Amino acid sequence: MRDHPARTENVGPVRNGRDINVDLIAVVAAVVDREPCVLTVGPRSTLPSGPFELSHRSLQSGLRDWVEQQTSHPLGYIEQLYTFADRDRMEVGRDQRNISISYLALTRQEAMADSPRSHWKSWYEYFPWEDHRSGTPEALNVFGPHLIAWAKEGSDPTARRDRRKRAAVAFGLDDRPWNEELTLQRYELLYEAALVEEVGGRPRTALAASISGKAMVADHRRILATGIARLRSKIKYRPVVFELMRATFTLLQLQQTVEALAGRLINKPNFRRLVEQQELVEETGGTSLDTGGRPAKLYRFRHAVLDERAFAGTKLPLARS
Amino acid sequence: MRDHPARTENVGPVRNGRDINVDLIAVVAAVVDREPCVLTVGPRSTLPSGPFELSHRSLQSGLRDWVEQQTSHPLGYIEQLYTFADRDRMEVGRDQRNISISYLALTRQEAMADSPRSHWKSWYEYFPWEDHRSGTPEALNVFGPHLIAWAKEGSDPTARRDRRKRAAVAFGLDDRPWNEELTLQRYELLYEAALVEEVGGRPRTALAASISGKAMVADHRRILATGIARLRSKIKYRPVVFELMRATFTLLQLQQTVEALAGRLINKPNFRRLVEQQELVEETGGTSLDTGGRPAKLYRFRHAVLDERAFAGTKLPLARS
DNA sequence: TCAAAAGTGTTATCCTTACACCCATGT
DNA sequence: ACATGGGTGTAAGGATAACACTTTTGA
Repeated sequence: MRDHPARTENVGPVRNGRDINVDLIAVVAAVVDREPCVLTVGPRSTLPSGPFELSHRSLQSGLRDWVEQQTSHPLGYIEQLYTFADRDRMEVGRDQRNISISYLALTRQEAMADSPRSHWKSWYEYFPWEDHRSGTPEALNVFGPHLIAWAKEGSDPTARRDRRKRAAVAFGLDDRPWNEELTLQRYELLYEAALVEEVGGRPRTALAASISGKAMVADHRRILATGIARLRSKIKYRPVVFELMRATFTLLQLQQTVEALAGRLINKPNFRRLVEQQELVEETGGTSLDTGGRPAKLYRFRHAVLDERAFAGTKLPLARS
Repeated sequence: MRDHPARTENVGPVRNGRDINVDLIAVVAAVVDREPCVLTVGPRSTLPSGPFELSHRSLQSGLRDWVEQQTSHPLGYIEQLYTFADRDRMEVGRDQRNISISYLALTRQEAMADSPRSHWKSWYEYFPWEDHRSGTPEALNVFGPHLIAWAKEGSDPTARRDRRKRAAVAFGLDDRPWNEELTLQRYELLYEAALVEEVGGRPRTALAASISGKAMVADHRRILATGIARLRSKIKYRPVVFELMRATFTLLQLQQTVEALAGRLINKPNFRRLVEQQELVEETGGTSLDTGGRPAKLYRFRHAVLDERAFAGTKLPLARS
């Protein structure tokens, strides 16, 4: 972020800033042994977070400070996810609002020492229905009927149709294809249908934890869902996977990392072609022997591609090239 | 936004919310007569904005309130753009931080009455170099040498190469293709190179307004650039253009709206095919006569597609379909 | 009759998808 | 020998891009 001229104009009436609390909150992701993980703190599942303060140089540096302080873990790649205010700040009579600015951070295996207060947890502990690498998860078979029943409880015919459609699109009902990017929409539907529950929230339909997943504090699971969705869509048009890889890696390791994030299996030959023809990687010359089979060539990320290309594709039929 | 359990845990030390001001700020866009426009208030170019207050039900409704109050203009489609804090709040000795939550809003021609305090201004008054519909803008010929000179002023060889590369990618130098989505990157480079200037900011290299565009208050031009970039990329994968169209329209009107937003011309036959094969529209049966030529069929948006499809495409070679 | 815009068709090319198959190493 | 993963080839289908051409109106 660069410096910018000061804001001298205030268009509306005189502001009143006090009573508004601003929190910074991080979804820190890494992939260990084919399992996508998120960094949590404390005994209950809580994302690292803390208030934005006057002493912070910027939002991002404030976030780095809090995460480092709570987890002893330095952050690499960071991007903003979403900012939201929650009205349920019922700390009894307090006239106070909470604003949360959430971030997605990516980090490498190498730096992943478990500190006493922080833990790496698999995404799929919280979202068992999101992992399709070994076939359709059992959770989806359970949710299907519940969601259809929930749709029928809608207040009027329009609302019922709407619920049914949303469920079908998000969960791939009625022979629709599964879309791994709809993680947030799925979570929100399950939340509305009371099929998941959170720490400090209202109770849900009784379901096994292996079906509805582990709860998190407050709305942290929703923020995690936002982060997963963002990452799943982003890996398709920007080379962010490499933020999660070691300096050198085999193509299978790269593929398995993407598979872990997407929660789906990828066709090997086509994946390799895709990676190589886009010139995202280059051979190091070395090979890896601990593969269980034929030794694999080692590759490294070609950082140069970040300069060469813009990574924002056209989908419009432009005129006269 | 749904209700969510209250935040009961505070991980960090006790927060201190006062002294932090939260502003809501809107880029309200519409297309009039093939010209993409933004809603401004006051004599100097200012985006509608105001502080988030305890009385607001949510961030979005707070934004709606402010925009409506300042411009008498109701908002339709809204999406969040970005949240940032600026450190340059040097109101002499004040220990206060400003946080701005910016939004992109789309609105229709129909609702576009000019109120006394608000005005519709073409994007391209602020970004003359972004409109490529009638060929390469003169501004780019002027910027080229300036940017190359600026790159040479870098502190060390790495910085110089980096500046040169960024300029080449963003502005399509060295025979690179023009990418209309890089509006924000281009603005940031021009700002760093002191080729644009803002109200209340440091002076720039002396350039005609037809080259460097009109200034805006504080960092509003940067926010506008963010909105333009977001919209230019979003029209490619979600049917948001229709938020800017009247209820019925001809295919040429639709094409010209997209062209206005993208700042580029589109191939007509291919555009029509694209729209029709994706089943985004349906014929109304009527025709428009005021086209200057043969009467054109009128179309309307097929709202049903929003339910049918997910609009999040795969780019990964998935295994065993 | 001409200009202006509406609208249709055709082709070459590239990218994606699906699948089949061979190679090198450890046990 | 065979299991395991590494690695290559190819052909079908669909989307995209480029361009040529016909149709219908008003002036």
